[in-house]
Amino acid sequence: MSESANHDIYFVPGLHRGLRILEILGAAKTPMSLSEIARAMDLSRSSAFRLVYTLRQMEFLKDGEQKNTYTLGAKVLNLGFAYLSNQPITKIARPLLAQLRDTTGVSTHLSVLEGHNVLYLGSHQARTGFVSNMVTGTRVEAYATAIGWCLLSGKSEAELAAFCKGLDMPPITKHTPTSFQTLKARVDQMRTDGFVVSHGFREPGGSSIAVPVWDQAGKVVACVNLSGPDSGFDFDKLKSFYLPETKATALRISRELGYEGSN
Amino acid sequence: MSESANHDIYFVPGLHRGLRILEILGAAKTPMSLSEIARAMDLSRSSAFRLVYTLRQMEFLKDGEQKNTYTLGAKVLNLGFAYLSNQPITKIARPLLAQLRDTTGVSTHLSVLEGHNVLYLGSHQARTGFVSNMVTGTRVEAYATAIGWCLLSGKSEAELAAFCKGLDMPPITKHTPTSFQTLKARVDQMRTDGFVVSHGFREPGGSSIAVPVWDQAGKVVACVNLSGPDSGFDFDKLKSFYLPETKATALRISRELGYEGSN
DNA sequence: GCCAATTGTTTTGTATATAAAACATCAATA
DNA sequence: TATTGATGTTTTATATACAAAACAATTGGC
Repeated sequence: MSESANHDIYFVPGLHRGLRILEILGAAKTPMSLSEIARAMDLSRSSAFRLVYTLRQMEFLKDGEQKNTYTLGAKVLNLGFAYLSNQPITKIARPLLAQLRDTTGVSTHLSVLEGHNVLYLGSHQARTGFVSNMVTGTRVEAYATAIGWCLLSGKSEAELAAFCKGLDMPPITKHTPTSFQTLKARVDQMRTDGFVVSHGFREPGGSSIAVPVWDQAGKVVACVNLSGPDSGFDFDKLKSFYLPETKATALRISRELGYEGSN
Repeated sequence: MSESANHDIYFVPGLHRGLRILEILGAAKTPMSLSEIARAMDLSRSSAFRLVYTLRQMEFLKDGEQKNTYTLGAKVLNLGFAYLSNQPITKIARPLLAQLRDTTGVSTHLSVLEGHNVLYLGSHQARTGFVSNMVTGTRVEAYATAIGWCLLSGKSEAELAAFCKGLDMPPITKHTPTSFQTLKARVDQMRTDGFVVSHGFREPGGSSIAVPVWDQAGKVVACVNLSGPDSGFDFDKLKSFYLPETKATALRISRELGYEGSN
C-alpha cells in the first residue's frame, strides 16, 4: 500500500501524533484550540482531545491566555537544556574552559555551528565584572560574528558558497561582511592566522578571542572563545598571554576529541 | 482500584511513555541503551524498542557515541526555543526593548524568574561593541545577580524565606549575598529604590541597570535590564538618561500587561 | 572456544486505544 | 428568544497497539 509502511510497523501512533502536536504548537505564533489542532493534524477531535489531555497532564502543554487554547509547557524548555548539557563536547570542554577562565580571569565560551547560527553550548563567567553574560543555548547569526568566522573556517569554499546561498546578510556593524566574497575573506584570514582577535580599539568596549577546536578527522567542530571588556584586557598581554592560553585550551580539547595535528 | 485512574481513561499510553523516555534521557548524564531505558521505565524491551524507534524517526532521539545507545535529539532544542519565543510577554516587550536599545545604544534584555534561576527571554544587542552577548534561554542563579534581586522583589518575606530554604548560596564575588538576611537586604534596597544599578567603579568592566515589570495585579513578573561595558556608559548620564529611559520602557511594558499603578 | 547471560529484533494472540457518533455546551445571528 | 453552527466531552464497537515469548546476535567469563 503506502510506500513507507514497510518499516513503520513499529511506529507508536500515539507518540508520533503527540510529538507532532508539540511541533505544530512550537511553529504556531499563538496558542491553538483543540479544534484547530485537530484540523492541523487532520485528526478527529476526540483523538486530539486525548493527546492534548495527556500532554497537558505531563506539562508539555499548558493553557494559553484565552480559554480552551494551549501552548508549549515548561517541560520542553527543560529538555532543551538537558540536550545542551548532554552534548559530549560540553562535558569534555567544561573543566578546561573553567580552568581557562581561572587563569585569565575572563569569561570563556564554547560554541558550535548549527545551520546558519552559532550555538553556545556552555560558558564560564568571569568572577568579577557584570558585563559578560552566560550564554548557554543562545544562537546568533554566524556570518556576523568572529566566532562564526572561526567555525566557518572548517568549511570548504563550495560549502561556504552553499552556506551563503539564499542567506540574508544585513550589516550589523560597518565591519560586517554582507556577501559571499567579503565573508570568504574573513574566513580565509582566520584560516591563515588560526584565530580571530577583535580588540576594542575599533569597536568601543569589548575584546574577544576565538580559536577553533578540531576533532579526530581534523575538522573544525567547535570554537573556544574568550571575551571581556577592554578594561579587563591589556592589549600587550592579549597577544603575549591571553591568545596563547586560549590556543592551548582549544588544542587540549581537540586532543581529547582525538585530534592529532599540531596546529 | 487506583486512586488516580478515574480521569486517566483519556491517557494515551504511547505518548505518556515516550515523553517519559525523553525526560529520563534528559536527566541521564550519559546516553542509554534500549535495555537500560526499558528497565528504568519498568517496561518490556519490545515496547521500549517501538517507542525508541518512533522517537528516533522523529529526531527527538539520536544515536549516542557508543553503538546501541541513545540521547536527546536536536528537535527538543527547537521546541525549547519555540517555547521561549511563544511567551506572551516576549512578544509584547520585543519592540519596546529594541526601541530602548536604539535610543540608548546599549544591549537590553528581558528576563523572568523560574524557580531559583533568572531565565532570559529575549535580548537586543548593542549595534556596536563585542562584549554584550545575546542570552535568550540562559539561566543564571537569581540570588547572585542584580536582575535576580529585581525579580525577587515581587516576593513577600515569607516567600523569600521559602526561596532561600535549602538553597546553596556560594559567593560568586565578594558582594554576593550568601544568606537569607543579606539577600533580603539587597531585595529590600531594590524595593525602596525601584531599580538596581551596578556600576563598574567597584567591579571592573561593566555596568547594568535592572528595573521590574508589573502585571495587572501589581505583581513583579519580569525585569528589564540594560547592560554594557563601562566605556559605553557615562556615569553622569547613567542616572540622568539611561535609568529614566529604562524605567519608562519597563513601565510601558507593564501598562501593556494591564498594570495601572504609577511606580 | 564454549557456555551463559544479556541485548536487540521479530512475531502473534489478546487486551486496549481509537474514531465515529452521540451528547453537551457555548456564541453568534436573526 | 430561538436557531444554527461550532466546539469540548463522553460513550462504545472495532480495529490495532501491545507484551510475552521466540529468535538472533552479541558479549563476557572460565
